[in-house]
Amino acid sequence: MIIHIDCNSFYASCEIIFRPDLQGKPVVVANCNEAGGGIILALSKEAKTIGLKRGNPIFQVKEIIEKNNVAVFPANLVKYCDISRRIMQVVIDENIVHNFIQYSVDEFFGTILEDDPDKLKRLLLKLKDDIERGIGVPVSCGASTSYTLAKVATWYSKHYPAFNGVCILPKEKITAALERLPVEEVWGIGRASKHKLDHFGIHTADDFVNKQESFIKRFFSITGVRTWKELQGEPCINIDDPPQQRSIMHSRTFTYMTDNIEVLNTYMSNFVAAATRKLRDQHSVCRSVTVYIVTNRHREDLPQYNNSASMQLTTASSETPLIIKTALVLLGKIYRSGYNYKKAGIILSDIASDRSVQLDLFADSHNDHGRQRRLMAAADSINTRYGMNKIRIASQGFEESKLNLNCFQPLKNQTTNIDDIIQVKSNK
DNA sequence: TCTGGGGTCCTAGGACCC
DNA sequence: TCTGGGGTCCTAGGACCC
Repeated sequence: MIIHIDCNSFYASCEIIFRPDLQGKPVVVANCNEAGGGIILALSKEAKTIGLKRGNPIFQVKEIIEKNNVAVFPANLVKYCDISRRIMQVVIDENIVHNFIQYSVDEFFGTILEDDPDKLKRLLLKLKDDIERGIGVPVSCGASTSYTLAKVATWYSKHYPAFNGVCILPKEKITAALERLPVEEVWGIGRASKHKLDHFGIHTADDFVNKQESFIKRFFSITGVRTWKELQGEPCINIDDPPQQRSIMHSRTFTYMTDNIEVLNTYMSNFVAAATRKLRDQHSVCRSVTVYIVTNRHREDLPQYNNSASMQLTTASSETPLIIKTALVLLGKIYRSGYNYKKAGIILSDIASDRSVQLDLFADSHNDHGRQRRLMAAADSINTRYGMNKIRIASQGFEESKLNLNCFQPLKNQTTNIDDIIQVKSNK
């Protein structure tokens, strides 16, 4: 049976670990910036019941937050990734789950060689209990014969308290489960498909399954057919660990719009620095660089302009200076004055291992390549030790405050930084 | 005032080939 | 009236995911 583990309100649950006084209270995690912008990314159950939703801009729900004394945390991905890794380790140590794979920061898939639903339920209850007691994050579990069905089971475990957070969906119960499942709850059915399905009178997952394969193929393409097969218990989604990321992206929405090319150049340089660092951390190089800029789509009163440009590098690279240079050339090509830009970003793609770089036949000296590599390695190790951007390219700028587009609050990393470790006070 | 960030996969259509 | 036929490769954009 394929099993699925899903962390409940993951980001919010992670924050509550270190603030046990907030247990049972409304908690939200948002990606805030210094102007109080940002949107809600995750919410505790209690925050949902008072009407807050994922995606709400903070400024729109300010009243609800203040009235109900909601705790708002800035998102701290480093912390959440570390906690996710610890959950993974708990499961691995149990030694009952095979092919255990992290699907996302808060979801896992695996296989358990146990067909008896009762025995499987006991195994998963124990696993859930061990995660909750060992790490402090509540989880929901589902099990069935395909990935999509395992997620259906998890959906039931979350929506019906009688399951105690663990739902097993054996073959004979699949139809009954799909008959009661709104089709838009199925993994792989998004907003656009929901619209089409409504039009065809398909409202439950079972309605979807009962259509002909040719119909599904015609209107929902090959991906729809996969979901259709998965819902019938035939696993056909590939969830192997990707050997390597295929693209790396870095982008930010600016707190304030800007039409200044110099400012955009500074932002872009920093995006490239972050993206290339990630590229080097996974021992990769990229061949293709794409930059884009967009205006504020929420401001219909202002002229809109979005554009992007790409370039292929002669030699695949992960060197910050070279890629900044490339990105700034591209930015110069798509930049138009007279627009207020709200967001910009970079995408590195065509990624390969740095062990198989095809050098440029016509380059002056291949030694240069080795030198650049050592330079980057030295810069990375200094920045790891003394803090992000202690060593930087001049075009990244020097004003610390302006570099921080994302979040102005210093984040507490209780699980990875000894200085941030939680303090327990005695009550005299 | 303030409206996220980072991914994957698929398709249609254009450019090009013989 | 009828205006070839069969490919490949690339890219932009859509849809979906968390």
